[in-house]
Amino acid sequence: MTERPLRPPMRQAILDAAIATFTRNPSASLSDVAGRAGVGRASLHRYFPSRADLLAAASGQCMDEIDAACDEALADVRSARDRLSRMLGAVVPLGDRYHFLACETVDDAGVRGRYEEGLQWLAHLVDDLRAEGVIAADMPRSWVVANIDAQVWVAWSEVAAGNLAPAHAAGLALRTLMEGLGS
Amino acid sequence: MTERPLRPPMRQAILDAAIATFTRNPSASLSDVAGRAGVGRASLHRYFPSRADLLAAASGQCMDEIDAACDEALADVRSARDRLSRMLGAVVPLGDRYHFLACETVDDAGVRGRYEEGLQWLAHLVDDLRAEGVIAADMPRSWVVANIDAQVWVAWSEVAAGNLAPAHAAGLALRTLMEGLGS
DNA sequence: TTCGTATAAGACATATATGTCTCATAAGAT
DNA sequence: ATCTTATGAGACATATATGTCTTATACGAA
Repeated sequence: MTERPLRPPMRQAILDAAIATFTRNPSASLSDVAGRAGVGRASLHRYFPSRADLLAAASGQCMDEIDAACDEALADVRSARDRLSRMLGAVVPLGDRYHFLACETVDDAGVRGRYEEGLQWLAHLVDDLRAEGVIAADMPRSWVVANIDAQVWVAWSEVAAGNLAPAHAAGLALRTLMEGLGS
Repeated sequence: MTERPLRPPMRQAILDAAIATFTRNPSASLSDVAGRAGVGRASLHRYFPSRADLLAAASGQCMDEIDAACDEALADVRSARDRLSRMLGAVVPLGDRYHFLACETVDDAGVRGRYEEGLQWLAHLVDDLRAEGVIAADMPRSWVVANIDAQVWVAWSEVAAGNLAPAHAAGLALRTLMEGLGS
């Protein structure tokens, strides 16, 4: 039988099911989530009293995973170009998490704050890319930010559709961005 | 008072309100739609018996508008590059319509059919672009299609956010695509 | 074994969305 | 003026989602 060191935390199973379910259908019911998690609806409410609680926790979970992946990928990377490359390689396989954050409109203060943080990090990266001269000076910053965002989405879509391997998709996204936004 | 040649068709007002409402919130209620249209909820049901009917009609409306804009923009255009340029110029200002079609999952046979038609048209355009040598041969066709789709979305987002004028955004999208997917 | 806890299943109440219906009114046509 | 029609407002029934509660059961610990 499969290896399960201690009891597999049900809370985690519910969160995973919520992310998978709401990514496909943002208006799915809690019954759908509980069913996918193999859990009773009442048990779900024991861990997450309301739908809003579940959404906020799932958002936090996605941010945790993305942050962890980026932190590891970005350790001691100097150039902005490499940072973009590493970031794409880390985030594209987590595209469903990324998509979830974009779809769900969570009105939790903590979630909002961390989302803004991420946008600021991206804006900073764009400034560094421009300083390095790898993107054209006449490209508006918001245009570049939106394009990076879109490439993550496109790359993950292609991976999810089975058209490309994650590493290949991340590479194509980097290339498309560097050429498309370059001098 | 404002000029109204005949009676302004209420059906059209409801459709416009539905597109605007559901684009912002796909799970909005019919009361929201009726309210935005300045119409009683019962009147809405008189024109569109069920929610599904309204969704299907709104999708058809969006497709009609996009088709009309493209047909006019693409009249006697020869090169694939110019067709892409004209298409972007025509579709970007209709980005909310485009977005609506992407968001709403309508299970109407006619709508499905026309959607597939559009995808085939796009695939054909990509093949022509490749034949003209304006996009790299090693870019998967699905990658190029997804990128064109994404650029429409990015350009319209920037327009909707007030960051760019429609023509400017369409130009940036074309440039980003041609450079990003080029040799 | 016995006890305590976590869970599943389901009943229950409530809220909201949906679709149908009636009725009074306003606008337009005759 | 009278009639017709479209509309708005609201009542009504139904369906679904949500959140709370109770109860029986299964699992683990003592």
